[in-house]
Amino acid sequence: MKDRRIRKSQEAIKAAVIELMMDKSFDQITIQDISDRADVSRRTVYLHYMDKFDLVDKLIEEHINRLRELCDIAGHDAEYTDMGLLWFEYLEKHHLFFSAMLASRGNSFFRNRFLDFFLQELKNMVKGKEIHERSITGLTEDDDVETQFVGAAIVGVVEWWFKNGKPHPPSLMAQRMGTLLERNLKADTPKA
Amino acid sequence: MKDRRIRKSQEAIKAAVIELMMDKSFDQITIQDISDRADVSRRTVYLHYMDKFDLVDKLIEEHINRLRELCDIAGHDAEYTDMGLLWFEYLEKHHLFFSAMLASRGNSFFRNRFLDFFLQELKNMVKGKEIHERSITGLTEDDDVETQFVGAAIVGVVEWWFKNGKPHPPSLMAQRMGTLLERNLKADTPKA
DNA sequence: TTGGATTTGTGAATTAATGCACGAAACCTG
DNA sequence: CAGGTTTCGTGCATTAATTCACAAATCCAA
Repeated sequence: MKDRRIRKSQEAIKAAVIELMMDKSFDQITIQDISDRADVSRRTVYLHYMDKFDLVDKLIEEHINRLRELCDIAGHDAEYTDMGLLWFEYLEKHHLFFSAMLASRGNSFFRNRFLDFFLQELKNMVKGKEIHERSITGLTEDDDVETQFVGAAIVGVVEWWFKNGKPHPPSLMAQRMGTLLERNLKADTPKA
Repeated sequence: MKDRRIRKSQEAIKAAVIELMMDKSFDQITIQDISDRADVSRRTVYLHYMDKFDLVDKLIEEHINRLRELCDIAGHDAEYTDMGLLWFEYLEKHHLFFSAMLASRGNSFFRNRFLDFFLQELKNMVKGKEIHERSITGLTEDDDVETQFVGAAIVGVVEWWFKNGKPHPPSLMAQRMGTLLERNLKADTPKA
C-alpha cells in the first residue's frame, strides 16, 4: 500500500486547485495559492508535480481514465442512452472540475483531451454495435467524418450544459443525447 | 510557527474522537478506531497522546480554556445574560463534543471539570460585580454554598439542553439563565 | 478457566513533509 | 527601461509520520 502521506498530500493539492479554479482563471493561480489552500508546504507541491501544468495534466488524466473505466464496465455494446447517463452522472458528480475546465477560455488543451475521449468511446461503441446489427458500414476508417461530427457535438452539448448551470438533470440529458446519437451513428449509411 | 504536520495530525485525531463518540460510548472506542477514522497511523496517535484518556483530557482542557478566554474577553463584570449568551453560543457551536461528553454516562470526570469551570467563572463574576454594587456581601468564602448551588444548576441545565436536542436557541437560554443567576447571586444577603 | 483473537504500547528503520534560504526568472508599475 | 516585488524552482537539514514487527495485556466466547 502506498504511503498515506502521499495520498493525503496529493488529494489536498488536487482539491485545492479545483477550489481555486472556481474564483480565479487557471493561469492566475500561483503555486503559493495552491499550497496555501491545500495547507501544505510549497515544497510539497514540487515534490509531486513538475509545475501547475503537470498538476492539471494529471487531474485530467485521472478523470478521463475514470470515465473510460466506467464505459468499459458498462460494455461497448450498451445503449447510447445508458452510456450517456453514465457520462452525465459522472460529469455532474465532478462538476466543479469539469465546469472549471470548460469555463476557462484558453483551455483548448482540456477540450482536446475531452474530445479525444469521446471520439475513442464512440468508435468503440459503433464497433461494438456493428457486431450485433450490421457487419460492415464503412464507418471503420480512422478519420471518420461522422465520428468527428458527433464527438464535437457531444463536447459542445456538455459545454453548454455547464455554462448554463446544468438546466436539465443527467437523466434527461442522457435521453436526449441518446436519441441524437442513435440518429447520427446508427442508420445513415444505407442511402441511395 | 509549529509544524503544520503536528496541527493536522492532532486536528484529525481530535475530530475522529468526537465523530466516534457519536456512535460508540467512549470506552468502547479503540485507538485503532481513532487512527482509522483520522486516516493516520496508529503510531501517530501515540506520538501525540499517552492514551485515550490523555487524548480526551486535552480535548476537554482545550474547550475549557477557550471558554475561559471568551469570558475573560467579555470581562467579569458583564451581565449574566450576556455571559450566558457566550456560553450557549459556544456550546452550540461545539455541540458534537459537549453532547457526546455529557451523554456518555460514566463521564463524571468531564462533568466535574465542566462544573469547576462554571464555579470559577461565577466567583469571578460575583467578585466583579461586588465592586460596582456592594462592597462586601459575605459571599467571598471559597466553599460558598450559593456558588455550588448555582454551578450545579447551570451544569444541569446545559445537560438537559443537550439531552433534549437543544429545544431553545442560545439567546433564549441565555436570557432565562440570566434571570436565574440574577435572582440567586445578586440580592439575597440583605435579608433580615 | 482456557485458548484464540484483538488491542495495546513500543522499537527501529525508512520515507515524506516541512521550513528556510537563495538566486533566478517573471511581473508590474512608475 | 529601471527597479522593486512577487513567484519560481531547488538544495539542504530537520522533523514528523509511516510501516512493520513483536511481546504483553485484555477481551471474549466456548
